[in-house]
Amino acid sequence: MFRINRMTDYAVVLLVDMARKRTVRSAQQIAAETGVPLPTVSKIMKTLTRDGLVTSVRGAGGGYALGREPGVITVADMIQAVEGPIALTSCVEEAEEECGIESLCPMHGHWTQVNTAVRGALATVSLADMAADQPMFGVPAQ
Amino acid sequence: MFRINRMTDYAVVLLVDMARKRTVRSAQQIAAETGVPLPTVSKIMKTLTRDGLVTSVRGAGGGYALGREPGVITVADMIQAVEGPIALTSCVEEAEEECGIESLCPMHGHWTQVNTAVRGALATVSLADMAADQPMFGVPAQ
DNA sequence: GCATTACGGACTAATTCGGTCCCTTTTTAA
DNA sequence: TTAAAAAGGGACCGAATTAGTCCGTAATGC
Ligand code: SF4
Ligand code: SF4
Repeated sequence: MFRINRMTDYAVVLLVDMARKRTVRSAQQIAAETGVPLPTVSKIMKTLTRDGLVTSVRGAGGGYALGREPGVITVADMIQAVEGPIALTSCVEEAEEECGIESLCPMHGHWTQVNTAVRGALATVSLADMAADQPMFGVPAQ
Repeated sequence: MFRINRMTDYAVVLLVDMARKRTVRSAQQIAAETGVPLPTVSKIMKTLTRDGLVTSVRGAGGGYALGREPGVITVADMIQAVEGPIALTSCVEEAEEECGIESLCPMHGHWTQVNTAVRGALATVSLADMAADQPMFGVPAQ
């Protein structure tokens, strides 16, 4: 079951919500409207802020708003903000870990090709697409 | 760190190894040549056999061999064999789980688009590509 | 009959993930 | 000036998943 983790999914939900109501709103409001529990919203917003995907306003009356136009934020950006670099295995350049059998491994480097393809696919869909009212039937995904 | 899990990675390693030496070999031999621990090889082979990606021969002198031509096995196939259906979130059709906030969620259905794009990307690379001696520089991944 | 090898599943230790909580800092408004 | 509202940062814990091992059973060849 190849899947993104739940925090990332929620992050996208929150971003879509912000993309629709383009105004500064508190974490509490956003939590109430999306159904995501408040502490979780809070945690996710912190990480999204670090990457500049959302901007924050502190103090009473503050909150969060989208940091860039929805059209220029891709799904790849969102995933990377929450999960870190997209590195399918530990032998693609972006990964920081080391692989135990790397020396014997018969396909040193080939994963990079797959990794690039996947990242490319994730970059074809923007936040604006995700926030559209209707799923886009008939639009070729690749 | 968006990544496939280790078992899947190993599965691909084993398949690449089999794609190169096209003969029936025991799990023990394969383990020795790839560096993957024997019990793990054994476990992975079981699941790959279930999906027909490899064929098995029981009894003394038996072992495993590739079930189909390397050119027609895609990375998507390999991942699905080990991890089950590719379902980035629990609201794409292939997923069997249910999502708690599905009713409130503002992007019901949009993930399917992303999911399709990713699966498409994973299907562009075949086992033959992974088993090639040199990484394919200069070949556009998408 | 015996050695070899796959098959199926149970089991456990380790790791990661999801989620909560608390305290600090900033800002607004009474 | 004070109090309330909100984000920021990080520690923390229970739950779930994963990685890896092990065992007994079934099939096959010598
Ligand atoms: S070196 Fe081989 S086994 Fe290690 S991460 Fe890369 S592909 Fe996987
Ligand atoms: S319904 Fe919404 S929150 Fe649930 S899995 Fe789908 S996108 Fe994620």
